[in-house]
Amino acid sequence: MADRREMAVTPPTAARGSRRTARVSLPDACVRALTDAIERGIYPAGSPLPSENELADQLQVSRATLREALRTLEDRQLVVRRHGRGTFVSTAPIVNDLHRNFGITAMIRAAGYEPSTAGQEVTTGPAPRDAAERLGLARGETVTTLRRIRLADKRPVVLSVEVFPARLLTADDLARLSDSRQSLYGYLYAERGIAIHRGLAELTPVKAPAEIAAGLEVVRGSLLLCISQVDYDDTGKALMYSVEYHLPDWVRFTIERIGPGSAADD
Amino acid sequence: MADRREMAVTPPTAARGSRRTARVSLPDACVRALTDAIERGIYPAGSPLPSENELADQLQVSRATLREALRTLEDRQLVVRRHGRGTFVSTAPIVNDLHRNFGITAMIRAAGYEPSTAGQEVTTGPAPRDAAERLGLARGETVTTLRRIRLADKRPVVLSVEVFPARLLTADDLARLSDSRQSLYGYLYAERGIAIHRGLAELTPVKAPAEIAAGLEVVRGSLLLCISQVDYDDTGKALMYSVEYHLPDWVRFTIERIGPGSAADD
DNA sequence: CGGATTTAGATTGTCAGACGTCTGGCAACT
DNA sequence: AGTTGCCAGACGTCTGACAATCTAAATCCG
Repeated sequence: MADRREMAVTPPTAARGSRRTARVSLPDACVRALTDAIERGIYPAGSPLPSENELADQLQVSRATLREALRTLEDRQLVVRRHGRGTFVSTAPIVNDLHRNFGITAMIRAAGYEPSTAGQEVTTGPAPRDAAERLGLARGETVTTLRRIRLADKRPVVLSVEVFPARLLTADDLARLSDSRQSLYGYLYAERGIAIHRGLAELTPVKAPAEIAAGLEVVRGSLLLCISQVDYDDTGKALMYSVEYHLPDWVRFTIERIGPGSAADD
Repeated sequence: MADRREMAVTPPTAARGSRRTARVSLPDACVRALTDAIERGIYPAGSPLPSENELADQLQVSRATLREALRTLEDRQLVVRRHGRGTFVSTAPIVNDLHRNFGITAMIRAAGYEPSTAGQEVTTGPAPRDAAERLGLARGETVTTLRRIRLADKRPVVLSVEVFPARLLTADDLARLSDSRQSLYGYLYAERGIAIHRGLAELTPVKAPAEIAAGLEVVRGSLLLCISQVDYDDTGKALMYSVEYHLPDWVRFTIERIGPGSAADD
């Protein structure tokens, strides 16, 4: 009898979080718990999840509630459900679906390269116009900026700039973070109780300006794909603004598209 | 007493489609029906949907099943659910989420321009290598190719090439289609019982080659965003392959990103 | 013994009904 | 007028049951 409730989701009434935990629905809590478990490798790719009855029992929710969560996981293609057989962790070659908001390191690793970082610079100062606007900050508010070059097998492939309101993350935090080998997401959640919920990314093709070309070791004017993104928490508050300049050929940028809008095209 | 069941979803057993309709789950059928109704404007943005009980009644499914569908719609941000009040059609400015697989025409219209088409060419012949590979066809199998230039307020913004297996869609079909003012998706569904379920798109920045530059009326070597996509039905069979060359500045290419992978970044 | 068939069990899909909680409006009371 | 209490309607969750599907063991038959 393996100790259950090891994974139990917050009971309906008891909000153990301090202030106002902006209570999240039970299915959403299950989605979090299961996503987490899958990504931690507790349920490896291709393996079956426990049956719905067992899972509902472990998470201490009803089967209907659990099924809502599973539906979301299925929509996100994290699991596959087979009638009469069970629910399985997806083995789909998660090529690189931009719809999933994973970090560059994970992206490099998923592509089969060894990730590393170079030329890291942390600066603190007043927010530049674009960042302030996208983060919803007053002009001149202090932000922490992290500029890095990401390498795949020692080859520069991405130049990234990440901007945080200083009140969320200071240069000190970043120093502590790079020591602790923790994920940025994990750090924000553990230390600040802040969870990134979604992001809105914008894609544009650009020609490399001189400074960026130098960092990526390509000639000026080379083709790059620029991904600028704002991340939000579950209340819709902007947490982080980032700009990434990607070499176009080191990985395939793919998107799973759902739909169609059936009344859509001409 | 407004006649209900006007919207009823396929009853569990009766598969009215001919061969094997590759039966789709009831929640998915509800998703389709509701998405359709919303996009047809039956439920305008901001308006409340009928209550879950009513909807379940109209669609002739249980409330649990309906709720699974609503959950998917909520995940896709088509509706917003408010405890104690109701479910409302999302008013969010659906900027242009690449995650949603709507056609170029809808995209242009959503951006506030008047869509039109120019330079349409339909050809029939053996599949070129890339198309055959992506559609899973034998080398040399016949395909129908549709090449168009899309205009927003009379300005060329996209050059698109769409390739279909001739057994699915012939040049005649396309001619009939452009007469009937019907959607391509709608035509496939109505005439062939085929529903496009999802697509996988790949994005690459490119410099315009001469021929494409001419079509889009830009200078050779201009920056373009190339979106090449394969669309699949719900069994995973490839139906259509398309390549679109977009001017980078006529609209913002955005993606809603979910997650994060909590154990993701470095 | 070997192969085909049947059967039992496990698991997901769907349903019907019930109760809790939240919201907003209206009436009664201060 | 302002507050309070009540109530109807809506979503959130739970329970138990049955149907459909798949696997694999058990059975039957040649």
